Amino acid sequence: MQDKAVTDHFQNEWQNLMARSQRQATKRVTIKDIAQAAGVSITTVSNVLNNRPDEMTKQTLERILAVMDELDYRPNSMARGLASRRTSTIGVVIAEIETPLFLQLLSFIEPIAREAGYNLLMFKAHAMEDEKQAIKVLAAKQVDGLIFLSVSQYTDDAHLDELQRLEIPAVFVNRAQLHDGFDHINWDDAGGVDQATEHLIRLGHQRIAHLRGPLSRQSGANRLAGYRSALERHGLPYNDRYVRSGDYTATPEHWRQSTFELLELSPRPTAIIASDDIVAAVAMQAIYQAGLRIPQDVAVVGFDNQHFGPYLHPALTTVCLPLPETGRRAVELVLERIVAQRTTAKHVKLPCSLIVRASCGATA
Amino acid sequence: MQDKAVTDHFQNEWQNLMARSQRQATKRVTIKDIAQAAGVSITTVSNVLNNRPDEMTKQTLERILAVMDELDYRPNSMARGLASRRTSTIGVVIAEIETPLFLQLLSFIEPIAREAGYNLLMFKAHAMEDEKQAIKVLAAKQVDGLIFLSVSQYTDDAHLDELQRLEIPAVFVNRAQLHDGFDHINWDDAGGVDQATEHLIRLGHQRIAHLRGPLSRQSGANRLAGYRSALERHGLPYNDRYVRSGDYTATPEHWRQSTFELLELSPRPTAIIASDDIVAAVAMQAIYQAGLRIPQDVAVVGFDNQHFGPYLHPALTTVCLPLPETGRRAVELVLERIVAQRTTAKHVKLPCSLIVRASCGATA
DNA sequence: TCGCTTTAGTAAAGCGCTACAGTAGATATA
DNA sequence: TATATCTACTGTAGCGCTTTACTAAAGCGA
Repeated sequence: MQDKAVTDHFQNEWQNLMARSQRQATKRVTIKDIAQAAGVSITTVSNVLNNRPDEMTKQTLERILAVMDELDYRPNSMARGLASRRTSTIGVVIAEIETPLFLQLLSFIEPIAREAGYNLLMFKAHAMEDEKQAIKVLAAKQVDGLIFLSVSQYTDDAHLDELQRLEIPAVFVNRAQLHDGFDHINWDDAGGVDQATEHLIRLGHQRIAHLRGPLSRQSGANRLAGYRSALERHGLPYNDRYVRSGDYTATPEHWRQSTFELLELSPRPTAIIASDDIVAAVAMQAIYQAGLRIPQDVAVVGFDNQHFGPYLHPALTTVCLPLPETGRRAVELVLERIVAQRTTAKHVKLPCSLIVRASCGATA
Repeated sequence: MQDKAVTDHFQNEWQNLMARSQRQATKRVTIKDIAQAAGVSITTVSNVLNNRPDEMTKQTLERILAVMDELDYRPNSMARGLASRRTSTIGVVIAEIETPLFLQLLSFIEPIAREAGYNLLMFKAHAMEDEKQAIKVLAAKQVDGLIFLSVSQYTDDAHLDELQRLEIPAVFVNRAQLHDGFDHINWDDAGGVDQATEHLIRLGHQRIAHLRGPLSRQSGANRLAGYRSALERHGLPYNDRYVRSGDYTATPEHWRQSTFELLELSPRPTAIIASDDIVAAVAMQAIYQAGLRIPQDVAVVGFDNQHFGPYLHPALTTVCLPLPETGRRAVELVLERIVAQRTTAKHVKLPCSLIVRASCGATA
C-alpha cells in the first residue's frame, strides 16, 4: 500500500516534470521576452511591431529587430486583435454556385489581401439564412471587413442592417440590389454581350439567336439587354423567336432542346449567343447532333471565359469577366473603409471583354 | 482670449461627449454584462459558452441563455483565443494550379469544418517559399490546425519542421512525399486509371493509348502504373509507341501534336486515356481535326471529372476524384488531432471512381 | 540660466475571455 | 455527530498585446 503510494507520488512528480518541460518547450516567445532581451520596454517593442520607427532611434530599432529575429518572435495576433480591436482579417462570403467562378475570384482576392497584410476567412453561403449565419460567425471572429460574392437573387436583405450596426465595412460583388451605405462592384454584362453581338454582326451574321438566363437574375436581364442594344444599334430586328430562355434550374437537356428548336427555325439563325459557357457547350453538342458545323453553319459565343473554353471543338469565343480586377478592387474598397476610414459608398462597374476564338468563325 | 479658451473648453467637452456616446453606441456587450444581468459570475457564463451545462442548474442555464439572447451577445473570439490558446480556426494552404480542383475541394471542406465549429483561413501558395510564408502567417494567426492541398512537387520540405516544433497538426492532401508524424490523404490515381483501362478493354479495345503526365509528379507516375497494371492483368502488351508524355509545362499544342502522332500510327489505337480532362478535350479536338469520330473511331477517357465533362461532344468518360470524401476526411483527421489529441500519424488512401459517359462508346 | 519643446523612451491599465483554485451549503457516509 | 463528498457556484490571475498618460534628458533660443 505504501509502495503504491510512493510509486504514485513519483509518477505524479514525473508527469509534472514532463508537463512542465513540455510547456517550456512550447512556450511562445512574447513581446515581453523581446523587450527584456533588447533592454527596452514592451511599448517600444510594440512600436516596432506597429511600424512606428520614428518613435525610437535607429539603433534601438535595429537591436529590437535583431532580437526578434534571433528569438524567432511571432506576434500573437489574438492578443493584438483583442487589444487593438483590429484583426487584419477579411471575411469572404461566397455563394454556392455551379460554376467555379467565385472560387476563382477568391483565389485572386487572397494574394492581394495578403500583400496588404490581411488574411481571408472563408464562408460558403448558399442561401440568405446562411448569409445571416455568416455575418454572425464572422462578426464574432472580429473580421475587419467583409466581401460578399453572390448570385444576387435575395429579396430580403434585412440581415444586412446587422452589418451597419456592427460597423463592419462590406463590399458586394455582383449583387443585384444595391444597399445604401455599402460598396458594390458589378460587371457590365450588358456591355459584354453587346460587344459579342456586334462582333457577330460585323462578321456578317443577320440572324443571331440568344439562349438567355432568367430575367430574375441580374445577369439574365443584362445579357439580354446587351444583345438587344447591339441589334438595335445596327438596325437589325429583335425577333422573339430567336430567343429561348431557361431559369436557373434549367437542365442541359432543356438547353439542348432549346437549341434544336432554334436550329429548326426557318430561316435558321446563323449564330447563337449563350448565357454562359456551359450553355454554349451544350448548344455545340446539339448543333453537332443536328448534323451542322461550327462555325460554318452556326457560330457560337459563350460567356464567363471558363478555363475549358479553349479546349472545346472548336475553341469557344466568349465574354470574359474581369476577375483579377474585380478581386483587386474588392480588396481596395474594403481597405479604404478600414484604413482610410472612407464612409461614402462607392459603386464600381467593371467592363467585360470579348475573347475571340474559333467558334464564332472570326479565326479560321 | 478668454472667450476663445472658454469656447475651446466647451468644444472639447462636446467632443468628449460625442466620443463617449459613440463609444457607448458601438460598445460590445461582454461576458461581464451578461453575468451582471443574469446575476451570476462570469465563470458561470463562461461555462455556458463552453458548453458545460452540468456545472449549473437548468434554471441558471436558461436564465443566462435568455439574457444572452436579449442582449444579443456575441462572444469575442479574439479574447477566447487569447485566453484558451484555441481559435477554432483551421488554415488551408492551397497550391496554385491550373485546374479548379483544389478550390473546389476548399468549398467542400468549409461547410464540414463549420459544422464542427471551425472556420477556414485561406492561404494560396504557389511555391515552397510561399508555403513557408503560409506557415509563418497562419501560425501567427494561431490556427488550431492546417490542411495542405498541394501538387506534390516539392523536394525540400525542411520548412515543415516548423510545424512540428509549433505542434500544429497538419494534414497533407495529395502530397507525394510522406512526412513522418503528419497525416496524409492521397488518391488512388492508379486504381482509377486501372478501372478506366479495364473498362475500355471490356468494350473490346486492344490498342489503348495513353497521354501521360510527367513521371516527376505522383499523378503522372501513378496513372501510368494503373494503365500498365490493367493491360498486364488482361494479357495485353504494353507498347511504348502508344504512350506519349508531356510535363507540366506542356501546351495544348503539344498534346494536340501528340494526339496526331498517335492517330498516325498503324495500327491506330482505338482508344486514348488522357492524363486529365483538359488533355482529353484537346485530344478530342485533334481527333476531330484528323477527320475521325468519337467514340466510333477513337474512344477517349479523361481524369478529374471536371464540371465541363458532360458538355463536351460527346460527353467525356472520366475518372472521378472523391473530393467530398477527401474534404470530410481532411477535416476529420485534423480535428482528431486537435480535439481527440491523437498523436499517431494516419495515412488515408481514397479510391477514385469511373464515370462512364459517351466518349468511351459504352453508352450510345 | 530659464523656460519651452522635442526626443526617446517607460509604466500600467485594460481588451474579453478561460482556467483554476476556492467555497458555502446540501447531502451522503461511517 | 463528525467527516467526506457533491453541487452549484464565485473570485481572480493572466493570456500577449495596444494605448494612454507620463517622464527624464537633451536641445535650443533668449
